[in-house]
Amino acid sequence: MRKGQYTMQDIANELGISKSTVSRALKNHPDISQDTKDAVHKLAKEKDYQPNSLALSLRHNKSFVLGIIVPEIVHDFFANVISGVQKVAYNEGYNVMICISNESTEQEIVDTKAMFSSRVDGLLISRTKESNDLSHLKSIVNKGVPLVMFDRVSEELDVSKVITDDFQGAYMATEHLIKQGCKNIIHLSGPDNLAIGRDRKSGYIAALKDYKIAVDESKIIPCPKGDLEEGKTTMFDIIDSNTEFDAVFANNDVTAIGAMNAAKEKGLSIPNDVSVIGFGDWRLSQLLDPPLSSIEQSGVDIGITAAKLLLEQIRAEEKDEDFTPRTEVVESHLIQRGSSLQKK
Amino acid sequence: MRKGQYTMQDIANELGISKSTVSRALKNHPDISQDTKDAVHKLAKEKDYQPNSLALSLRHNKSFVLGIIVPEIVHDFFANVISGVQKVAYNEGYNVMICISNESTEQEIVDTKAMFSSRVDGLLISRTKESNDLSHLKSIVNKGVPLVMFDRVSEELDVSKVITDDFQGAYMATEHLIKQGCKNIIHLSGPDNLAIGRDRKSGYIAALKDYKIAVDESKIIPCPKGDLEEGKTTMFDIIDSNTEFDAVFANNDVTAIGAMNAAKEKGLSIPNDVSVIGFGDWRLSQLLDPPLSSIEQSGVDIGITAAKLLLEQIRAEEKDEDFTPRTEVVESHLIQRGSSLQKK
DNA sequence: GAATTCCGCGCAACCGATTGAAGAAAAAAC
DNA sequence: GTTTTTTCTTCAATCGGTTGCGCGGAATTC
Repeated sequence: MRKGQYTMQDIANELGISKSTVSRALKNHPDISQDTKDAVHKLAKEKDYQPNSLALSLRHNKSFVLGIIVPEIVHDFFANVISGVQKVAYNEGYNVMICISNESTEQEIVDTKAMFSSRVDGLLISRTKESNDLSHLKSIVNKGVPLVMFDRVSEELDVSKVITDDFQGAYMATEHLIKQGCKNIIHLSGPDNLAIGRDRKSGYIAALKDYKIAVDESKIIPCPKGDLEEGKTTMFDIIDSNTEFDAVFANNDVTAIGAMNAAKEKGLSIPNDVSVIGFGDWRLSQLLDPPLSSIEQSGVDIGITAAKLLLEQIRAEEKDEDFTPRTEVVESHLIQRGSSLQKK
Repeated sequence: MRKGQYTMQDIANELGISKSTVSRALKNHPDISQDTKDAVHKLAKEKDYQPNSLALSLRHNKSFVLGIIVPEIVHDFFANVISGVQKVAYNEGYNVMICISNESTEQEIVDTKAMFSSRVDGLLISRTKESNDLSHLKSIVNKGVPLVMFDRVSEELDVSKVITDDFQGAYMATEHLIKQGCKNIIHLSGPDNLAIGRDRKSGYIAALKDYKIAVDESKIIPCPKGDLEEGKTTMFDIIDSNTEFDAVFANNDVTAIGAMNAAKEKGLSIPNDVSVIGFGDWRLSQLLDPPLSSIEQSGVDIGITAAKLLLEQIRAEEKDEDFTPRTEVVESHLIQRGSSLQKK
């Protein structure tokens, strides 16, 4: 590439015409004679001419690239979102540039700047758990880049958002446990600086209230990291502290699995001694023993919805139309499996 | 972005100087007076000036973007590879553009062209299982784009490659089963058009031969798709056909899990009636019941190695140095777990 | 035969940066 | 006071395309 880039100018030279004529010929502009068009198309095919989209992007101030920043990629949910986004992007002629913030705000800032520098036409982001700093996002919005947040969103920013119905999902999970006969439901809650953490907690609390079960703050235990290890150690602590409980509703599946593993190691039977339900329905959850109940949030759907929303805004702004950001809620579903069923 | 892009020209206008001076001032060129530099830097920071990398790329014929094409993304292995690539790319100031071929050759061709059009500085690819068509890859190599293939490689192409030691891994897996007392080991093999499929099969055969066990071609059953469903139905077929067997070595973990599920449904106990081992060590495998033995191939390491190899080539060619493609082999490791241990 | 229309194509500016070379102004040397 | 040197800045070309405008010649019209 460095040296041997075949350009329109090269075609023009070979045919003894100007590059403007080549440009028009390639796009079948009516001004150009059929003979010239044929010659240009023939040579272009022969030399396998590929236009330089950098030049196009620069000229048109439009890159046909959507940026997406996710906290992790080795993660079913985010991987699914990405594949949903890709699907929509492909169909609309866009490419996707992905950055992984690794749950680091610092990295997220670098990524955001890089995305802006390469002039993505729009940006999709799910924030890190780490922080509340929004200045980099405000800045990119101010520069006029359409932004859509998904899953981990922030109320402070007036942009489009795509979320799972976390409250409803958590409510369903809790209600399900109650209906299975559980009375003492522990909630391993997520990070408080993210709406998804707060909403799930609220759903849990609402369900308890609706079923006239007292809400015991000491049964809401924060697991902000949300990894296997944290789920496990937290569960050990709970068991060792002799807290009374017969069920666990975890903020995500991995935490739930950690808790399940800990309970099993302590000789508790699932679901007889303790029912467990997670959130997110990871692909692996159905393969566990017992298979883990969960709230399904379709990453693919979220990705598709977010990408469509973003494209809608991009197009509106290209036509100088007004666009009012909106929030779309993707439904979540209760998936009942062995880890929470048939409580005696 | 469409309208309000703040450029060097804007800085120049505001300060009443030329844009060349601005350019030099921003990179602390010694020709520029300290006063001018200060003024430019101050204004640039004030307006949050971000250079347009499209313009830079066009000028320098260098985009600082690495392309990567993977067949799937909702897949621990590929997700890990991507995160390994990202890690290296970040440190070296490159961005990563990802395409997902969805196991379709057609899509792979489109992706390759798109990557070339956006003038990636180099391309990483793991091919689809589907086909043997290499023309699009040959074409991009001819155009001078450094290419590194990983995992699913092709011998026909003289480019750098990064692979797992598939033969050795399969040998270890088979040997392990033999040492656990298995005599009738079925191999659910991968696609024959990919080296990884053939090498794993060869490793299996070699181990059998070394341990003086007759190789029975009817015990090598192709599972080219390599998904859960295929593993399951294939296993049902095997059981129903009354083939004699006491172990299964599958080409990948998902196939192994499918086989395990089928065996369990048919009332077989694992590992007592049938030992199972997979390949790839997916994150979920250790969470199964029983946990699945597997051959670990570190996606992250493969990604890191591949990205480094690619950057090495990119840099060599930038300096007009010769670069001879080479193949690097990332070691694989036997992970012994419950699905294959303690055979009586 | 002169005026008009139309067709096919080229010129040159533009997108936002970089960069070699030339130029202008100030400082130093004679 | 003139020449030389130094210091700082601008000019203009370049990367690879796109696009408004204009130009020359042939065809058409009167």
